[in-house]
Amino acid sequence: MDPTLIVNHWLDQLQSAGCRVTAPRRAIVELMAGSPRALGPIEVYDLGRAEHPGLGLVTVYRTLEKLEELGLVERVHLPDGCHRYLRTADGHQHLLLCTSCGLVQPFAGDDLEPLTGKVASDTGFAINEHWLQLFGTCPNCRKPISTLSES
Amino acid sequence: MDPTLIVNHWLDQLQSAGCRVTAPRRAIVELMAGSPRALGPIEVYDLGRAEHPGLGLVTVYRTLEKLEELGLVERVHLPDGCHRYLRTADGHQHLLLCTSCGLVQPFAGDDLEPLTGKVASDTGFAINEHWLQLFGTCPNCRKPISTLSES
DNA sequence: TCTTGTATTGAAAATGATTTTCAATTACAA
DNA sequence: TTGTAATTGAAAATCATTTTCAATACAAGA
Repeated sequence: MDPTLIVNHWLDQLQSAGCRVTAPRRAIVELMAGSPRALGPIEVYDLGRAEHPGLGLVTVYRTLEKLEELGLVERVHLPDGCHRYLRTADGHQHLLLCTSCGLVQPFAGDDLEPLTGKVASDTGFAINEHWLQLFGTCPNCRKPISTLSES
Repeated sequence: MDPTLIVNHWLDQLQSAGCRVTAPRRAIVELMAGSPRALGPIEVYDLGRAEHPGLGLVTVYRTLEKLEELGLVERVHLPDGCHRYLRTADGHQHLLLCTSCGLVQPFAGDDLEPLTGKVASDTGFAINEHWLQLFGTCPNCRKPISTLSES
């Protein structure tokens, strides 16, 4: 899909949810919708100010939270305990994440339903969430001297 | 294995690693080795002071870190972003975690090697870690009015 | 057993991430 | 165009975690 169309779709979603479309939100939406990387709040803040200099970090947090509620981005957990935000992939996908730059490769992994179903009945737990995530270093970051590129 | 033996084993491990066996450490080791639940630092702090009243939160953090280095406990991530610590299960196990009380049911899930191998060669990533975790509510916490029991 | 050096401790302060508060601003419906 | 409620950014508050540091206590050696 055309990047501009995606951005407009996200902004429409915001508006449908009763939110106003503002310059800070537009800047954040453009960033998040356009990045194949999972970005941390500070990263969004820094990149976002290129587009909208007055952008505040608080607004970044608030907007990311709203986008997550709408299912447009998801919050991903990293091994070091930090969080990043990622545009949601189509369909349910599992994630392979570069711990260096945050680049994400969604992959269609095993269907976990049979497994969760079995474990649920074995243990009596009500299972409501699962994580299948792989972590590693992407080809670009594996190069000794590499230049990160945003695409 | 007898609980006391496990505790002694952990203390031996600490000593072998050049650490001194102290009262605060003993209290924390007894807690962690004996709990089937994943405990947060504050929880360890509160429970630990029952045994060793002078225990400080800083010591809790430091001891948990050391136990993790020795592979005796592992740090688990929860959906809400908090962390808990859990005695390490025998063999490589995946975790089913109660988000209410932290009770953990390790389960022998699929062997992920074939999957990670395929994804690695498909993407060019060097994969070095994976998470397969299920979250839910344990039988005890599903009861409307339940009393948490530590066993 | 006593001594001594060093690892360990807990309190306080520092840090880093995230949230709350609040007065000023701004989108947008009427 | 205007009124109003949503939104903003700064500052302060909060929460988890780490660092600093002087006092203490383990355990190796005399």
